[in-house]
Amino acid sequence: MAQMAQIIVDVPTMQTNQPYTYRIPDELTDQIKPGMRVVVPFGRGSRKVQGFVVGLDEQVDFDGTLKSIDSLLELHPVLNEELLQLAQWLAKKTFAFQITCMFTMLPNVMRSKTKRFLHLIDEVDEQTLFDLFNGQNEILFEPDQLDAKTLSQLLKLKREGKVEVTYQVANRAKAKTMLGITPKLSFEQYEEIRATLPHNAHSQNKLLSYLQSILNTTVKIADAEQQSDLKANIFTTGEHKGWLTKDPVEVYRSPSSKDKTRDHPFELNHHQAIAVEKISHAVNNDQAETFLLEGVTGSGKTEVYLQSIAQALNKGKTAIMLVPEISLTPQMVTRVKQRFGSAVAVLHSGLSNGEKYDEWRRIEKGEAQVVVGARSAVFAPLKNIGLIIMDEEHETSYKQDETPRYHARDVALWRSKYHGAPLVLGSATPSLESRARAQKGVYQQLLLPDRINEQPLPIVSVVDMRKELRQHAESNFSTDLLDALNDRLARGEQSILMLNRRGYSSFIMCRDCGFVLKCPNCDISLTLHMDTHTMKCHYCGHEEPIPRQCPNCHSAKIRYYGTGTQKVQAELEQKIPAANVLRMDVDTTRRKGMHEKILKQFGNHEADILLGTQMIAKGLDFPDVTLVGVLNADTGLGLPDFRASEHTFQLLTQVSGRAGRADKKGEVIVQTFNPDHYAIKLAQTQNFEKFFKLEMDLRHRGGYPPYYYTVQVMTSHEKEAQAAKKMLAITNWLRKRIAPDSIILGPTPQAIARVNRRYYYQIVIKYKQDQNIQSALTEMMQSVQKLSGQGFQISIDAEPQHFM
DNA sequence: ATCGAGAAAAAG
DNA sequence: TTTTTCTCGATG
Repeated sequence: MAQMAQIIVDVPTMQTNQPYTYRIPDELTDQIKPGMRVVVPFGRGSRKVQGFVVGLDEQVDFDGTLKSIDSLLELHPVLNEELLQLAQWLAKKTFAFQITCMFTMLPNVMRSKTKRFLHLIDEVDEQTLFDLFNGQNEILFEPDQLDAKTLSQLLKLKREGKVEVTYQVANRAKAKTMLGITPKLSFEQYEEIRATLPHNAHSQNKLLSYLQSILNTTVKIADAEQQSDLKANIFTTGEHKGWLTKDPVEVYRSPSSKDKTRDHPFELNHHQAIAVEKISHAVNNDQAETFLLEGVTGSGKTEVYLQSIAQALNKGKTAIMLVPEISLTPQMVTRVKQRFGSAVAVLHSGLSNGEKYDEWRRIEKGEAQVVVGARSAVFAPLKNIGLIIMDEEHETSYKQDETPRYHARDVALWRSKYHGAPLVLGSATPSLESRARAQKGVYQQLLLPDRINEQPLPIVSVVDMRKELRQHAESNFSTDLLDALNDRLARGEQSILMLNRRGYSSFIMCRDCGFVLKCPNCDISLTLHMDTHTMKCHYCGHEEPIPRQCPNCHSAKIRYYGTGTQKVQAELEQKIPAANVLRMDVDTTRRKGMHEKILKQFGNHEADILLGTQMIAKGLDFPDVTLVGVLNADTGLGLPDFRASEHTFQLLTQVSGRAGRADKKGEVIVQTFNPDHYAIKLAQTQNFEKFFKLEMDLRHRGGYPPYYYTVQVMTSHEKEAQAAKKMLAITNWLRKRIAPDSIILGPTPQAIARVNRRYYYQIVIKYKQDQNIQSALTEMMQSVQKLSGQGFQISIDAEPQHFM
């Protein structure tokens, strides 16, 4: 019988990133299992913290006095054997703490914080009692909320032993309950009661019959009302008469759609059929094979996904389908739900914490076999996974940009191996990394070269904005684009306009002295917001009024440069007054559900033109859109990022696919100042193959991924010199430990050197084969631990998405 | 000696 | 992350 438990505690530091041994109290033996959340006393003050049981022991291999587990937070483990292993692997791989990884895999509500209370245990004078304790003998203790004087008084009382601190770990993971009714008696007993009823007691009679029909079950009152056609008050009568009991039943907050319509698998074309066949074969034979499904927009990838999932379900297995958050639209969700009905659980950022928890529980209990969701859905607690799908696998949102900095693709690969389940990576424009692996035969390539319905790809024309500018006054719209927009308006068709915001901002600059208004906290220019009439910093949220004159030379010629969606909208309304324009950007979609609402309005033809940022590029499917305009295709190209071309190519290809998906022919107009750039020219013809070859060649010559692995190490400090100095010291330290043919770039200040009053310096390590990297970096994280007290922050990002 | 602030160390 | 302990200068 296990007497001890190994526990990872919720103290995210390097030195506590290991299991601690605790004694299992007698009353909890048999109940404690690995993967459970528990409350344990930790540290000198034995404050209570949350922890995860990761193992059980019969004897102690620790020579010190053990503390005991305080209590359980659940009766069942929340992490199974697989997820516990995954957490460990993830922690190692991303240089994150195990506890951080564990919380990342679970719904937010399980991250409970410890509350502290101050308890009076001795007499104090009236004044103190009143001032500090508000006349009560227990108060919530939040040191950072209190001023220094009160705090020192309290600490003094504590030293004198007059107050003590107590702890409470609040469990926020609560299932929502509603009242239900349960019959208390047997069929015969109800029959006897019925005989004694007065003749006019119709409702009671009806209730008795109803109770007889639901013997030994519990039914929610709301449902019971419907089923029996009775009013709620009669159940209360029934309770008083002892016929039934009212008890709380757990319900799911998840808004399961009422739409019960189901669709059927579509007939597949030749290439789709081959893809489904190969994937199904791997599903049937438990092969952890990775497929790269390449197909232009509109080639029917989704149908391949759905039929492959159906195959996994047939085999009694489960499936995960990952999509970028942005394409997790109602259209998309409906499609999956119509195919698989209540077997589907959806996880996305639009759900409240409670709703996410409920969806998670449905998955965990095995009530849902198909999980659709964004990045974190890759951790869905499904058992017996038969297939994992990752749509738009090149999307950067699959990489988390805070710790643990994991890439969902890597996690998917890991789980695919664990379960012996195939992984399908789908995209029209795969990441170079994945495409290169397919080339090498590590992944199996599946091609969908044809658009379904054999529609031609839209005609893409590129407008040279340099020429435009020479001919007309400065404008966001070329003559071609304006003509095309007017044309659609006349025909009652719709248009989509995309403003590429990547690497772009509408900043304000003085035309006389060149002064640019910047954030006082961060080294980046402030962005103009016309709706609030302020200048805002997009990094720290700093806000200030729009200047009337240049703060530097007092000239009045301080003007806006660059373009925001609002400005474009204003120009559009002036140039085409008859058009109805819907704007979709971070500002108009901040409120929950606005994203969907705008799309729905556009789908209902409430507007002629949808104007937005990148978020409109993906996953939408409006049959009446026949024109897509890209206002500024090249702003991303100017970024100091070796992936700039790749991202531009992907974005343009994606957005072009939005035009003319139904029976109407589509047209795409791309405005650019770099009409000869290869990324733009090749996107014009959707020539991924050629782009791949060219870009791979460039990466090869530059020594970039996928030819090299990369790791970014960042250091920050409030003082610039400190950050630079420490980064240099770390660089020298690392250089001695890594392989001689590994390359360190830097140290350099980051592109935005100062954010939130901190300075950032970084290095990038490039390597091909290096046995020492992992251990060197782990050792580094351990030894720099003590620096955090001196105001340093150090982080590691393996395979970063953006650098330089 | 005593206090208090701040750094350092330890956490089963 | 939080708590206790250590250290050190200021204070009486």
